[in-house]
Amino acid sequence: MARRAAPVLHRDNPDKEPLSGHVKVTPEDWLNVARDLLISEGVAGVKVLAISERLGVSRSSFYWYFKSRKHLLQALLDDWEARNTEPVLAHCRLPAENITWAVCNFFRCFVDPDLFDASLDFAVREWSRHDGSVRSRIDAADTQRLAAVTAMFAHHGYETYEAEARARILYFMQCGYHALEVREPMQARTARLEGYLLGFTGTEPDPVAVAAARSFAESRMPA
Amino acid sequence: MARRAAPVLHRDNPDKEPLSGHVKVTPEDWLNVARDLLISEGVAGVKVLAISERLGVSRSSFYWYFKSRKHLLQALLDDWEARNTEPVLAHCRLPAENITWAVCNFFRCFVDPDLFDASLDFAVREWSRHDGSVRSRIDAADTQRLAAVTAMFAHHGYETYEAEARARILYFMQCGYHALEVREPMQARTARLEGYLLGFTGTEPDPVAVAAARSFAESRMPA
DNA sequence: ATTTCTCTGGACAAGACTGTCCAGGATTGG
DNA sequence: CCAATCCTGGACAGTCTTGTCCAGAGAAAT
Repeated sequence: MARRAAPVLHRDNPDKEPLSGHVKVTPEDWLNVARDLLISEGVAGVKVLAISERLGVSRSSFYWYFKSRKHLLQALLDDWEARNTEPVLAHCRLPAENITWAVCNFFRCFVDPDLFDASLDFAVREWSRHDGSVRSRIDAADTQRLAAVTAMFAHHGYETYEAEARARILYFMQCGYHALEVREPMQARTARLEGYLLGFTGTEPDPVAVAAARSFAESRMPA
Repeated sequence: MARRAAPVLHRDNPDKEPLSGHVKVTPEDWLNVARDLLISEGVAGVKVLAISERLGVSRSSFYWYFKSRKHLLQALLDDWEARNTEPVLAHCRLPAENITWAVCNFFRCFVDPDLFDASLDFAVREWSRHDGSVRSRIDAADTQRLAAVTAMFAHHGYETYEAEARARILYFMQCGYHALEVREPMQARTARLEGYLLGFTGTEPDPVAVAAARSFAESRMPA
């Protein structure tokens, strides 16, 4: 499935539309541009006018597809949930011969843009800080994800208490990583370290990453 | 020094103002309310009208203190830098008999609201995602902080490479922690684990936290 | 070909926000 | 007591945004 597809303007897509004077768009087009704007400018940037301009379409036709801006935001939220939380849960349940490889699976899931859109996740997280309904949904998502990671550790023999602690450290570390790593200057400067901890090439995890995961998975917790 | 002081309305502060018809405020009052709004509603919520209403003052008098809204935001940014980055750097340079205690110092700094305002930090971080100038300033702050943590590890005998990796893991983990932990429901559910990793009471670090820090500091990294 | 249904564009109203101008109250210094 | 200065409130203009209404263009169905 092609994810994060660029917003399609039908006038630029002769296969779909004969490029007549009348420009036509789909609800998905509105949603795609809205998602891009949410990511790049935050929820405040998701304006009907801005989307319509990027779509090359009149602002008022928006209201044929969505009842109001509020309904668009609701659709955006549903879209996020389907995109980001499901893959994480699935990856945590992936069979792994030991905890090291399980942690590697987790790392890979968070690094692969096809499995997890970190920019989108943080855009929603930011949005949730100022909207109670969004907040409860992202809280639910965090709870689900943490539970999955905890189950992953528990499945490999860790006691409940330690599995929870490790899950939190792991998940928080990834969130912190994404919270900062979005910026370019630091990305360039630390590409080496990325490879150290999170670098995967092809389908097989990098040996160094495996070693890092093992170091994390096998270190002793205090009694 | 009293930090994060509640915004003072002079009309509610008879010691300072005789509660006459004319209400007077200071530039600091505008700034304090602006900071609160930045934290609670994001930079989009920092509106002149909203601040004036909370101050019980006419909107137009704002322009006597600040040239424009833009100048207020600039002041807000300066204020953040002075509040949050300095204490972290200072705490990383604190003398510690070994790396475990150094890590404890770091933990404590990020947990103590008097030393580091996590909400403010994340509000600025969020703001930076949509404003280039803010972004460069927070990038600089992150670089400084990471350098300080790296130096902390290096000072206790870690090789440059490993010191950098550990600094990043530690700092990212804290950022991830704060990125999620702001929410109440999860806070309550995980108070136990908080104590496990980050719990400090009084001036002496909790023994469990020391043990956690030791576990982190002493775990082996892969070659 | 004609009718019907989809969808778009332009005009309009209403509200929120920023920034300016200026009269004048309150306070301070002489 | 008077004058200069500090600070505030109200009015006004301009911009940006959401949402409504309706005429009518195109496409599809009959």
